[in-house]
Amino acid sequence: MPSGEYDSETVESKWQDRWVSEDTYAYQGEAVDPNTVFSIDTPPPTVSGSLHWGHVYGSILQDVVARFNRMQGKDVFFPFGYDDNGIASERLTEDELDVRHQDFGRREFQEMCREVTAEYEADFNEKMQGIGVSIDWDQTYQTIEPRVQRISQLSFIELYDQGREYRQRAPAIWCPECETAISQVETEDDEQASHFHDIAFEVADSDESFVISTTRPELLPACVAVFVHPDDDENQHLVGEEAEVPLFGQTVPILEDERVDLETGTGLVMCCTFGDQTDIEWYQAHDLPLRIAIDESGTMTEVAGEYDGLHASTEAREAIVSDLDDADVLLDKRAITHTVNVHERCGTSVEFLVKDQWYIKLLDKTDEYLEAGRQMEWFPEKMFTRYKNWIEGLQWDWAISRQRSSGIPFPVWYCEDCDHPVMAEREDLPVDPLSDDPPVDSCPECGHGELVPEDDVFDTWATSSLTPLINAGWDWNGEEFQMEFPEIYPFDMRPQGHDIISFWLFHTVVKCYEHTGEVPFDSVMINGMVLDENRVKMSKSLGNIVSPDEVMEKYPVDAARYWAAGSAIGDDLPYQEKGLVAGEKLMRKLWNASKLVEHLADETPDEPDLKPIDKWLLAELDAEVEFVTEKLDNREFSKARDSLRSFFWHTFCDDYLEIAKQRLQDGGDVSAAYTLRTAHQTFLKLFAPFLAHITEELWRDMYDAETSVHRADWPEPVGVEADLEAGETAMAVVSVLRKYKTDNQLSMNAEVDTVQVYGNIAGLEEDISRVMHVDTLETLEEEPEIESVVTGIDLDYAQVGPQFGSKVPDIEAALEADDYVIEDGVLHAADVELGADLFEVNRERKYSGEGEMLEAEGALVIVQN
RNA sequence: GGGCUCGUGGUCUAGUUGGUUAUGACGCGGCCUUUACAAGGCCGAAAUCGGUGGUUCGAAUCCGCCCGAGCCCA
Repeated sequence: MPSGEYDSETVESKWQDRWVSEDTYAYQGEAVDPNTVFSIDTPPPTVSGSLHWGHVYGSILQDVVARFNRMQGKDVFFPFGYDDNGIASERLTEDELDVRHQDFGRREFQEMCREVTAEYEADFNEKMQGIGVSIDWDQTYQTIEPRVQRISQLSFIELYDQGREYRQRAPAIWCPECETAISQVETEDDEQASHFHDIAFEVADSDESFVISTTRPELLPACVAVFVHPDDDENQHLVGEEAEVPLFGQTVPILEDERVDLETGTGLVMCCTFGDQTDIEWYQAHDLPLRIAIDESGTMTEVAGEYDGLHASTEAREAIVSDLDDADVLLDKRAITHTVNVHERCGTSVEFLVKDQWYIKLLDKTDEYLEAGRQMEWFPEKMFTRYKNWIEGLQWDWAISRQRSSGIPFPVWYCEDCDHPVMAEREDLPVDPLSDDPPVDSCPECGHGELVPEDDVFDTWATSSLTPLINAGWDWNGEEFQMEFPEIYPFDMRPQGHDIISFWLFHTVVKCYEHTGEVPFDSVMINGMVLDENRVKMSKSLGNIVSPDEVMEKYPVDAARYWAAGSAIGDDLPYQEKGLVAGEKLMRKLWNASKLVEHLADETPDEPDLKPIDKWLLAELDAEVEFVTEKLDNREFSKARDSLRSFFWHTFCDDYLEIAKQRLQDGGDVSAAYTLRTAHQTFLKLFAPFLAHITEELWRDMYDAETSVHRADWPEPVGVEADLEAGETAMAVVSVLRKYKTDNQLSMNAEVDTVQVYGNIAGLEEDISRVMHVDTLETLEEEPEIESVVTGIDLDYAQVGPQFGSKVPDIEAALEADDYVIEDGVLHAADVELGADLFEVNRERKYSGEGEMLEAEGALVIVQN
């Protein structure tokens, strides 16, 4: 039996170990009926460091849903994966081993990545088990593992065969430091010091000249046009002319475009291929030629003439500026600060390069993808707006090529002669074209004998958008695609942080939808960010990071789980130590109450004829069961948690248990014993999804040593009929008697001579008198003699408002001035009549008899002491 | 700059199909050794619902503007 104080440290790790070793949360996989399965597609965390509060928070919310559904009899599929083929893992490896990926071959560097990530993953596994998440540890994957590589490459080939992918030479955002293309989401803005250079340009075949301000004079050789804003009257006459680029001599057209920023520089701007995003737009919109002056490593090309081979942003810039000055065309140079696009990982300014890239088509089917989003149930509903806005604002297809050392290779070769792509055979996957042979000896298109391997790898998202298929065991069997666990797809729930709805969730919906023709998720659960105590996002630079490890050393895991469950779905949640303290207090209360229950009744008797007070408690509990179930169904964690806590603490412990205690101590009351244990058992189940460890300890100790509470049946209302009004009134009478004792500085077990009650407390008289130590308790048939003074009239505005509209202020004024009469239950005021159901008379009651009169909700109580 | 979300006692929070006494917790003050729990119980004080203007008989709730915070995108 539970005794002493609850020892969370020992108990929690004991159950965590047993849950894993006994496969408590294993997916049974026997049910083929999707309706009895509850499957969760957990987004695999990036392996880039240690566990943070975002992981803890998100995982616990998922776990509450998993446990709730498991107890409702569902076969829960709760897998776990690691996204360890991305650039974040490469960076981690470089930092950890103090190496540069450029210094190793692809295979070699990948091996290093696996060693480093394996260590982090082992540590992470332990941490996840340490927060008691009911993951099935037999259902795990890494996005770098061969099985996943195969799925990823199958997906690529399948989409290509469907005509959903194409290869195009297009500008890509390029990091010259990392020497890879990166996606836009991997860039961030940075304020940097720079210089504006005012450079004189000659108009061709004319004496005229104009000035252009630029921060990047090294791009002069890449200049392909000069732009003027249509509203720029001063320079309008230049449009249609040609300009001569100083030093490099190429002639470029002067064009008009409204994307020119009139605020900055001289209003004239040069377009280079490519200096920034606008250059790309101009290049495409005006069909301009390409002049590539900077290569992959940020070095000038032969287009730059004598500057060929110089480092662009340093050596070449310096040399060009100096030569411009010598040529007397550098009119001014002044320091400024401006915002530049840098790679978020290394802080290097990005370049734009033209590369062959693979794309997945999105723009032609945005309506379908929007409809797919609509078909999912969103928790909370409002988050669908983000998905919708994202799709409606899409302007580009999805670039999936990355030029990186590690990652999953494109399973494709190209004809050296005609560039025709040759896909790998599906049965050969996974392949690495750099080391594996192509499936054909010569180009099927032109017969040329040399095939060149693709050396790009997939963008991480191209793989992490396949997690539903990875989990379901999607594969090609030689004839068709099939799934190992078809019953789990589509998944019942996809959890996702609100910051990455637009790419992770969206990309996953797109790819799975294209592969299966089905929306991959029935529902989406969005979680917020964990903020610090002051509601500011935790970040290294602010130094406000609280590590979960430190906190877990100090507090029980269940306390952290209690805190995490205190959130409204989708909202950000501030880390609050108070929240954990509150959880600890609840655990202590639960523990102590359990000790008392066990002490008062050490086994559950058969159901006897129940006494009114017991019926009342069980009926109230029925309502609570219904409420908590409904809230958890709607992912309203905080409401479920708070309501349950409050009902357990106040109604059960403070009200009912105090009464039951007396009855059982005075003599074996079977009705009380039965009710106490039945209710207690129900509480353990209801608390189990939140306080996973302490409920398990109590459950095994008190009710079932063999089977986990997490495998028990979720409670259902038992349908007890009770006089709820009498119960509520009785509790109000107890409460008013407590107040009487408090006001009179009496202890709670002080004796009271006589109490008279006017109100419905049918069948509960003895319970009241016993718990409040009342010697004689009488119920009054008639209202005690009181003088009542009318103190005012309360209007029922919900009815009076609509009926009387602008007359309401007049009525109120009349009531205020005592200018009204009530005749036959009808109120006459301000020339209108209000029926009895529209108002209530407020009275102050004065009791002049013996004793003191107290007013309780639903009863009048007279105390003689 | 654009979109979305949020702003309620000292702190965190419930409450948004408009209805007049705004929920609970933490903290605070007072009282009570009731043998499960004093890390408990009972009682109490504490909020012009971010600001402002409007719609309405009536606004925390609906609308406009402003301020502040967060996320995403330029």
